[in-house]
Amino acid sequence: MVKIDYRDPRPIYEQVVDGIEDLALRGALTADTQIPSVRQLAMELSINPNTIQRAYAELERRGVIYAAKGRGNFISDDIALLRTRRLEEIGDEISVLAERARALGAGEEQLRGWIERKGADRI
Amino acid sequence: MVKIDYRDPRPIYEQVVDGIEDLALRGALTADTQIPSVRQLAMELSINPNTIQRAYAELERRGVIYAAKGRGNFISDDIALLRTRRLEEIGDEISVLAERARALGAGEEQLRGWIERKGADRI
DNA sequence: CAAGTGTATTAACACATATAATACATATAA
DNA sequence: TTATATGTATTATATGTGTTAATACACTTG
Repeated sequence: MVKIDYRDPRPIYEQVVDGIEDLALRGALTADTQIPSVRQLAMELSINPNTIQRAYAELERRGVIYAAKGRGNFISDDIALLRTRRLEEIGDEISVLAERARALGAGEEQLRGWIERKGADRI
Repeated sequence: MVKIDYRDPRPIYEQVVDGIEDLALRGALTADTQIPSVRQLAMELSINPNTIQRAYAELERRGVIYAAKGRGNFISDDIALLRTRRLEEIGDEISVLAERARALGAGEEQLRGWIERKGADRI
C-alpha cells in the first residue's frame, strides 16, 4: 500500500499521508475502497499503530478518506475536487520557483525546457 | 539584513541561512562584503548568538561566506558558481512538479501558463 | 458473544531547536 | 601594550515534535 523511506527526513506519518493521498488523487484507489486497518498497516510497515492513527486522522481532516467506527477507513468521494485543489497548489509552487529562477538569471527557453516531458515515455 | 518569520515552521538558523544566501546569489551582497557579526545580528534579530553562529557555520560550509577570526564574516567570491548550482536545483524541482502535475491530469498549456511571467513588471 | 475495527489516553524516550552563560584566541584601533 | 570587537568552542537547560508502548473503550459484523 505504502512504502516508508527511512532516509527521507520527513516524519513517518507524513510519508503515509502523502503516499495514500497520492494513490487516491491518481485514481489507483477509487471511491469507497477500504484501506488497511490501523493495526494492519502498522504491522505491515513495522511501525507503531499510533503513528498510523495519526496519519489516518490527517487524511480524514484533508477529506481524502472517511472513517467508520468498527468498520474501517475508506477512500472518500469527491476526489476530483481534491485533485483540482492539488493541481492549483502545484501550479503555485511552480510559479514561485519560476520567479526565483528568473531572479537568478534564468532565461525563458531554459524555463520551458524544465517543464518539457523528460522521462522515457513508456507505452 | 534578514527577517525572521515566527509563523514559518522552519528553524530560525535555516531562515538566516536562506536569507543571506539569497541576498548573495541575487547580487544584493557582492564579493568580500562584510556581513554583520555574530553578536551584532543576534542583537538585531533578538535571538541567541549561538543560533547565528550555527547559521554562519552552515553558510561557510556551503561556500557562501568565509570567516576571518577576529575580523568578521564576508561574502565569498565564486558566487556565480553557486548561482549556477542553485538554478540546476530549481530546474530539477520544477521538472519533478511538472511530472506530478501531468500525472494528475494537467495539460501542456496549463503547465506553460504556470511559468509565464506573473507579477506586474516593475520598471 | 467474539473478533476486528476506530478512537482516546498516558507515559516514556530520542532528537532537534533554541537559549544561557562562559571561555579562549585573534585582529584592530587607540 | 591595552581595550575592544571579532570568530569559535563548550556545557547545561528547556522546549517541542516524533515515535513507541501499553491500555482502555465503543462500535460493527459474523
